[in-house]
Parts: sequence; C-alpha cells; structure tokens
Amino acid sequence: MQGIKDLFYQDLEIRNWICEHILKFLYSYGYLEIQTPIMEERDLFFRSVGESSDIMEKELYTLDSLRPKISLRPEGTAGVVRAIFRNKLFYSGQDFIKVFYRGSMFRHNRPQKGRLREFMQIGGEFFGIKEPIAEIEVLAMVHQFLKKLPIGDFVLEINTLGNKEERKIYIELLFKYFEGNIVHLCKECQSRLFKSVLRVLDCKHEKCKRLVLTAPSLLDNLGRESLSHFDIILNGLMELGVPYVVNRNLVRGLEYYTRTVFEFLSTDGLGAQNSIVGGGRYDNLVNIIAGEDVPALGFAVGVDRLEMLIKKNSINFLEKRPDLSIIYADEYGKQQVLKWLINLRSSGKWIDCDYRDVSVRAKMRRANRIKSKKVIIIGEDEIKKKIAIIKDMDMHSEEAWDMKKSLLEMI
RNA sequence: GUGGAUGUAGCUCAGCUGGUUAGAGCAUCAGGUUGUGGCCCUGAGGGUCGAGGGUUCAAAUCCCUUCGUUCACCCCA
Repeated sequence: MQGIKDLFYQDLEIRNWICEHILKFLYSYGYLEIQTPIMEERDLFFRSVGESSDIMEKELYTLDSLRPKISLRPEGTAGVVRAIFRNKLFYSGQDFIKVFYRGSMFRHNRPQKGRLREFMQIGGEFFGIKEPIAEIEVLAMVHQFLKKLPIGDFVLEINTLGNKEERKIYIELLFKYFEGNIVHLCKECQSRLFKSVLRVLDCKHEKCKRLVLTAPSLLDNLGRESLSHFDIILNGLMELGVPYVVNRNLVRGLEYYTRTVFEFLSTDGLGAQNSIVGGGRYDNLVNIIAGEDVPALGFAVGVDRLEMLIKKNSINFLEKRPDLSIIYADEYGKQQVLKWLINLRSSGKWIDCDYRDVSVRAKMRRANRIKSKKVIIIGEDEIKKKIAIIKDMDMHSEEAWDMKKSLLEMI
C-alpha cells in the first residue's frame, strides 16, 4: 500500500532509541503514558480538528459502512482528550496533569520525502494550566531533547492566534480585507477564504504574499491579556536560552488552537517536509469534546522525520553482532552442538549456528559476513579429545577450550 | 487531490534510432585449500525486463492502461 511501510532491523533500532530518549525527558517532566485506540468515531475528529481543514476534507481514512462512522486517527490530541475525560482522569478545577502518547497516525495524502500515510508521533498533552509558564516549560523541554539528538540544526517558530473571541473578530476583519481583493488571490485561496481565512496568511503564492503584507495584523487586534501572555512566553524563552523566531504568519491546520502555536523546523536537509515538532495551546478543545472548561496545550513529535535526520547524519549505531558462531563439521558435531546452543542462549548472548548442509569454509565465510565475534568449530575430533579451538575473529587469534570448563566463560 | 521522474538478477546499474540464447559489478554457492573468514584465481546458479493489453515478421526498447517507488505542489509530524 502506498505510503505505508514495513520497518525492520536498524531503522527500528534507531526509532526505538529516539523514543527512549524522548521518554526519559517526558518522565522527568512528569508526563505519564496513555494509549488510546488508533480508531475513533469520525465525528470526534470532525469536532476537534475542524470540518474545513484538509485533514477532514480529504486526508481521513474512514470506514463509511459502519455506524457510527469510524476513522483512523490523523493526530493524537482528540483521542487523548476524549479518553482523559471519559475515564475521569481529570476534571475542571483539579490541579493539572501531563500525559504522553506514542503511536501511528494516518493521513491519506500523497507520499513524499518525510511524509508517509502511516507515520509515528510521540505527543504530550498538558491539562489544567492557563498561565504562559506552561508553554515555556513545554518549549524548553522539546528544545532540550531535540538538542541532544544528532539531527543537525533546527529553529523554533512561534506565533499567537489570540483567544476565541479575538480570533473570531480578526477572522472577520481578515475576511473582509481579502474579500475586497479576491481577484488578487490565487485560486486555492479564493476557496480558502470561505473555509479558513487564516491559512491564506500561510500561502506561498507571490500574489497572495503581496496581499498578506498589507493585511490587518493579528497582533494589532489582540487584547492586553493575550499580548502579555505571548510576551511572557517570549521573555521566558529568552531567559532560558531557547532561541526562537516569531513568525506572524504561522497558522496551524488544526482548528482547535488558541493563542500560542509553534513549530520546530529542521534546517538540515529534510526536504519540503521539514516540520519535526508542532503544537500549541487549545483552551477550547476540552469544552468542545467533553463540555468542561480546561485550559490545555500539547505538542507532537514526528518520529519518522527525526529518524531520517539521524540516518542522514550517519551516526554510527552499535551494530548487533553474534557473540559466537558455532560451526559443526560433521554428524558428531551436529549432535553435540544442539545441546550447547540451548544452554548458551539462556544466558542472553547471541549464539549463531549455520544449519545449512554446506562446507565449513562456506560457514566460516558466513560467520565472517555477519561479523560474529568468535567462532568455534566442532567435529568428531574435538569431541573425542574434549578440546576445541575458539577463534577470535577480530583479533585473528585462537584459544583452546578444554570442554571441562564452561564455554560461556570463554566468550 | 495535481504535476514530474522512475521500475531490467538478492543489491547497484548497463542495454544506442525495435533485430538471434538479456549483460556487468557486488553478493551467493562450488572448487583451487580432503575441516577454517577477510585477499586472489576459476567456475556455477540466479530474470515471466513491475503487471495487463496493443502495434510489428520481430518489443526490455514504440503506444495505451494499471500497479509500485520517488520528488515537488498542497498539507503537515
């Protein structure tokens, strides 16, 4: 299937390593893990992500024949919010909680570099704190764990969208502005105008960019509280030494964001899909889904993209090697070796054995190719004399093994 | 969803304006070395030329369809 991949061997090791690295940070910041189904009622996404977003319009995998309609999750937040409140893990007025999730997300768009139809995200959600210090903590943490990953350079872009009311007013203002200039907009933006005006700000067409330059600015239309909320975040980042760039046109495709939105972008060769972490505040979402007023914010990490970057920077991962290859040279050896294998493997070491009916030479070649650390060859001779030779493949040396001693101690 | 590139051996790729049994390197196996890796030499095995249809005396090569891969638009992690 297009854009849906099998994962194996070293790719998985890198991926698991990334997850472990990030989880360490999450735990130290007090996040606990939550797992939600990879499917939800379609309506949940409809309400949260926004009906006119691209995700809802064309990227959702939906089982239409079921009632209610079921969709594969395109992102993690909606399901987590649903789960938190359905299971009463948190309620309005309680202190706060932090949870994280990890797993596959699904979006049906055309695959390209850094974009798959099934992709993995690790995300964190922080419920209960309306103060900007929550953003500062989240951004500082993400910056910390990204910095310690061998992924090259990245930048943090940040913006504010204001609260629900400010946003509503601004959207109307913007709509009027663009409506008056509708002929100067690109085709897509002309239809965007009626669905999500904010995204016109993000358009890359020259025509639209020119119009955006003189468009009313959101910052001019924010109330004092939203402005100071944003200022406090920026100051906090500065004091913590977290570099950022304010991008006034940064809008996010998910419609539930309020106030703060941010994105960490790789500047180090990911191609066109260079966003590695995205997130923001969503103070209204809990109300939409669960009917309670709870301030919240969250972020999601694109694990596949981090994996690409790490591979590109060709970090040498410890390759897995067998500790010992056992080669039997004849029937005598074969009988003996089976017993050893079971015992030795219970120690947790990787003991390799070539069961093919081929020459000792071919088996040696294989042991060399898979980079076994040591090799032992067993045949009638060795068993009768109770002495075998253990070859150290790296040192090109040999050592005698008296079978009265433990073989485990020799490797 | 739109546009471009591409698909030949396990891998990386040659194969001209259609022309006999489709090639190379690496890898594999065997032998040189009767039971010992990396280097070297010799040989062998391995392909419905992505799939389906069409044009032709003749198709890996030309045309159509389809599937996969890939890059960009778009969107986002």
